[in-house]
Amino acid sequence: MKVLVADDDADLRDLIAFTLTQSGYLVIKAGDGPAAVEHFERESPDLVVLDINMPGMNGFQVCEAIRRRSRVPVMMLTVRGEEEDLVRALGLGADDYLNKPFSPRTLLARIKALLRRAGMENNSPLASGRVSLDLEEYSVTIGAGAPVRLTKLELRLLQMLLANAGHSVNSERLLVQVWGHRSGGDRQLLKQLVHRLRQKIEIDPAAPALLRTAAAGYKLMVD
Amino acid sequence: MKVLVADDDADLRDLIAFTLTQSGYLVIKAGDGPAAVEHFERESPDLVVLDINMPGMNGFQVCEAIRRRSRVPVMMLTVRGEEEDLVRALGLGADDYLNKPFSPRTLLARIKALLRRAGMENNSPLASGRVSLDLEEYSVTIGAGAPVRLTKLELRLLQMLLANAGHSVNSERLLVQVWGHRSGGDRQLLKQLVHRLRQKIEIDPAAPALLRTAAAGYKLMVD
DNA sequence: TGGTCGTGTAACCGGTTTGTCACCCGGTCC
DNA sequence: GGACCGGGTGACAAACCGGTTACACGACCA
Repeated sequence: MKVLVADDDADLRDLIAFTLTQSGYLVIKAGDGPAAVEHFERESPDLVVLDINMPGMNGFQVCEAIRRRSRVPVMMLTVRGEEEDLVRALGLGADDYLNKPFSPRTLLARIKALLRRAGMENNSPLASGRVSLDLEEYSVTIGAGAPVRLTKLELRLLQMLLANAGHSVNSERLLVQVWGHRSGGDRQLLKQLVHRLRQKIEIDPAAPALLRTAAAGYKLMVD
Repeated sequence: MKVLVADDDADLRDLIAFTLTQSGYLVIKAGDGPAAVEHFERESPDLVVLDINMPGMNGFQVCEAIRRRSRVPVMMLTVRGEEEDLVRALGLGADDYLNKPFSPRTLLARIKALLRRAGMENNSPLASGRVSLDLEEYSVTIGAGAPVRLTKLELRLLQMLLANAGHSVNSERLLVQVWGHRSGGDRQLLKQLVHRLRQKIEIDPAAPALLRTAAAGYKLMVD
């Protein structure tokens, strides 16, 4: 379940991202409006959390842009008391709103409610084919095998690959998703992580059947 | 993927055409309404970009004419603030609009979104005639043959040629597209790349049937 | 205090890809 | 004929890439 979080306040953004990640969501972050739209296009998330005040392009504009393309649930973050903002947001097609400040727990509850309403509820372990991930237990189960414990990074890598099961995922994107930024050069990190993960989950790590090298990245074979 | 661009402003038209060509689209240009309709009939493009203000026959009329024949995605170019234009365009069956001025990147994103919505995603096999390219797998398939693996550069070259299938593409443009700049003198690179690609995809590399040498460049025969 | 674990970094290997050079050939122009 | 030009070819070296081993470092815990 992918969630796009757009907010120019880095602290708040990270808090939200942290909360959601903890609960097993895959989070994509954007620091301003244009970045939000761009990430939206590229990642097609299942839900969007939008702050109204953002430089470049405010939340209304982003919401409008998103609504022009999709009916994905959108949650707006508003400042208490700005009633007209609220009205405007809902008019533009936002599905819910949250007054700042809010508690992580509230955010989570509202997001779950939104997803349920959208019929995308999915609190069972993230799974595809014979691979299933247990985010609570930090473990993965392949077919009928025993669950294998994973580290934080391994889990995130697998989560990304699983979200695009069967399709190759660009190294660059994996770097961004797993480590959070890093420009080029850090291929080594990814190389290592893949290597360590293969040692854990492949029957023959020298001839990977699950986590395959693909053009410009890696992909997870789930069949 | 063919795109018809109709705008009476030659500079803007060329800018759009350039942007799209860079991204691998085949662009057909029209400078006024009647030409747009004519080209539309002849080329049956996959998407149309229409300026509203055009001499002879304005964008609305062209849009109407197109809608009478086809449901191809249409994107209108509007002037910011002319709300009634916008309403009218969408009423006539346009699928999206863009306020001038806009950035090439935005245009590209919106066009991709439109194509995606229309279910013509070009991310999956890019194809023309008997040649089809798989960007994810880095491979090309000719007719009923087995897929042939390509390197990054070979893929880019083929992608460019495929986007202009049947038409000769200037060496200079290929150099820019594949290597991203480099002044002159680098003909040798292209020569070598073509040579290597021919070894891979031609039945008789000495007598190329697919990747032919053409005036000032190369072209891909797809029939 | 010492061990284990997770992570980051460096170095090496073997294979592939790419850049470069030297040379061939056929056509053209003087 | 001979110089020149532009594309095609073969050969080789440099760069790159993924996989792998080894090691360093900090966190954590007994």
